[in-house]
Amino acid sequence: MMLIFQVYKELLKYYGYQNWWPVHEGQNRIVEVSVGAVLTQNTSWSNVEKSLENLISANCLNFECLVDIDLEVLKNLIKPSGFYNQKAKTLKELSKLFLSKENIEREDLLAVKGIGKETADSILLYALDKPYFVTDSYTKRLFYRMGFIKEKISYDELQSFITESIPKDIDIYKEFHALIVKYCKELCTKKPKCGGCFLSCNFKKVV
DNA sequence: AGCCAGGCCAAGC
DNA sequence: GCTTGGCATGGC
Repeated sequence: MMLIFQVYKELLKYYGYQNWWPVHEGQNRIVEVSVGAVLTQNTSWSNVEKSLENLISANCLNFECLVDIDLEVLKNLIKPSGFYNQKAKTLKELSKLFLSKENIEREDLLAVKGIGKETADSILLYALDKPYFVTDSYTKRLFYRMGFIKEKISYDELQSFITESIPKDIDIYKEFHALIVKYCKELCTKKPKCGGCFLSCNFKKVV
């Protein structure tokens, strides 16, 4: 289904490269991306930013500190991004994994409590530069509305549907997902703003 | 003032 | 196997 790749091209043309996971000055990209991926679960990025700033101020945006730091203190630092009781534990376990294993695989990440498929794939793609396409609720909403998929498609089905339709290229994977998020936040919102849509291929709009 | 945000897990059919 | 409720803050 080349139409999928056409969507990517049009999004890219309209928005340009997103260069996701803005890394704060002087921070380790792998740590920041991995922590950000956990913190942003069902949470807006603006809230995640506050937590990241807190961690940086506390000199704790690194796996060593995250393992050692008192759990309650960590909860307090990441409080702005919500679900802090579970996310604090997840961050500790994830950090332990990174410190104990050289080559992190998808199954390692999925074994961490609090890390599901989407978070695992985000870390694999954006932190570890491995070709795993990230699908989220936005991705599903967009392609469902365009009539490409059924509403109740599973994560695995949606992921393979997309990867079978686009080149296996890490940079395309990174940009496409980021562009989908951008587009869905701006236009393909819960109540879609189809009037402002620029995609030529959205032949099946939902108003 | 409610709804929503870059999910995940455990419990219950 | 699929559905549901709980988790929590901040922005609009």
